Amino acid sequence: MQFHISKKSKLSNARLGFLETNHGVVETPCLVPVATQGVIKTLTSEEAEQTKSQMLIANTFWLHLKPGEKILEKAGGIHKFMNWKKPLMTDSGGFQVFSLGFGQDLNVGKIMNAKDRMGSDADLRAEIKIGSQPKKIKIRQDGVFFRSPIDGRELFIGPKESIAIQEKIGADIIFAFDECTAPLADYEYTKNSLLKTHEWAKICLKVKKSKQALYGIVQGGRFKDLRTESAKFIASQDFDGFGIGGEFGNDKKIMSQMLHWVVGELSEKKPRHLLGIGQLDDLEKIIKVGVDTFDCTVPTHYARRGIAFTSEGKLNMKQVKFLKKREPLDTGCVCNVCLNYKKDYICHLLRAGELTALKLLTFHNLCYFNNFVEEIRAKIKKGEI
RNA sequence: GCGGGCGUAGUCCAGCCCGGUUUAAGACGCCUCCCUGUCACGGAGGAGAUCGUGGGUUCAAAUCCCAUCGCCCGCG
Repeated sequence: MQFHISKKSKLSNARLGFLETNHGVVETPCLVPVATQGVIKTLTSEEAEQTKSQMLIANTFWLHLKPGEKILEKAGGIHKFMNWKKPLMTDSGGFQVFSLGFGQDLNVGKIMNAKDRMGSDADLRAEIKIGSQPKKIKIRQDGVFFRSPIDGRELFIGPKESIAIQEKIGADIIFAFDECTAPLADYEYTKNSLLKTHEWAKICLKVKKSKQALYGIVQGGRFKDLRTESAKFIASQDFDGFGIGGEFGNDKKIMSQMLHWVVGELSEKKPRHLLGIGQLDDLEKIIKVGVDTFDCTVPTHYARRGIAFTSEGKLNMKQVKFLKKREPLDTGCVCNVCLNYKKDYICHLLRAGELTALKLLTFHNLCYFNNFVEEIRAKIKKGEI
């Protein structure tokens, strides 16, 4: 993999670039839609490509459970397996340490609003301290004992296991195994976790044999010194690029601030991937901070909840009023869905429980997000951002 | 015409026999919000009926009684 920066903004840290892989070139900044189980839910790979998606990210943990990396290896790798010819990433399973651990126990996401942080619920107020363990998984020095969400059996994934699985899956870019810490983790817990994530990062580098690009992941929670320490450490290692993970504070301003702490320590020449962030109103901010790629379930996940992203904002297409709207989801959008289908029909399909509604919304939302990012790239090119 | 059954939120319906513990329960639908590296048929909240109508019994009636209207089923 090679990364070239074609333009740096004079107004911000935004940059335009090209990420070259064996499966083609990604124009950055770029949204990376989430294909957890080797599919953009509801879409075929050809359809995903038609949404102008340039690169997808699949998930090591879930593919390991189903169908198992051996199946992908026998199929000749994930590209052939899912008939996706463009670049692919795999997430390492580090996020599942959070989402199946403290995230599930405390019912919080990695972005928590101020109300939740000081919530009335005693469970929410209780911070995660050194020695705390999630209910269903055990985090140890060398890795994590999970319980399979599918059949409950125990499985162990550490840095060595994650890399071995990711090598068999065969994506172009893979990630180091990390612990994504929860927003409720206190300073000591986060610091301790960070040391572990750094140890794991070194092991990932050491055990990787393939020619896949490997990104190290910066953690450190909401704490400035930990974030910069982590960024310095990950930058000092021989990674091909950087992932930025973990929580990002409880409001949007803080997120930009935190990304500044991190990006300031990272090499300019290597690509930066922001993990799991990408609400529409986050995109310009994170790109201005200097993020090159970012993955997010929002366009696809919200589609499956009946939400269409449009220039008029988020539309809940389940609402009855849309049964009377004989117009496209977004009048300015030229995606296949907007050219061929109207709100009344999509609304009807949703209300009738028809799966095609979810496909149409997924397709449109991805087009909308990809166009949105394309416009940001154009603005950087014109020197407006 | 006679006999029987039913009539409770937009819809389906619980409660009625043994009147008060019901500020009438639930499901679906509707509305709002939430779901940022897991989760189509998900989470949290909200609005909405004074119980067909009229009268009676009672301290108290969706619940008992009478009448009446409407629908349904039998028999003529």
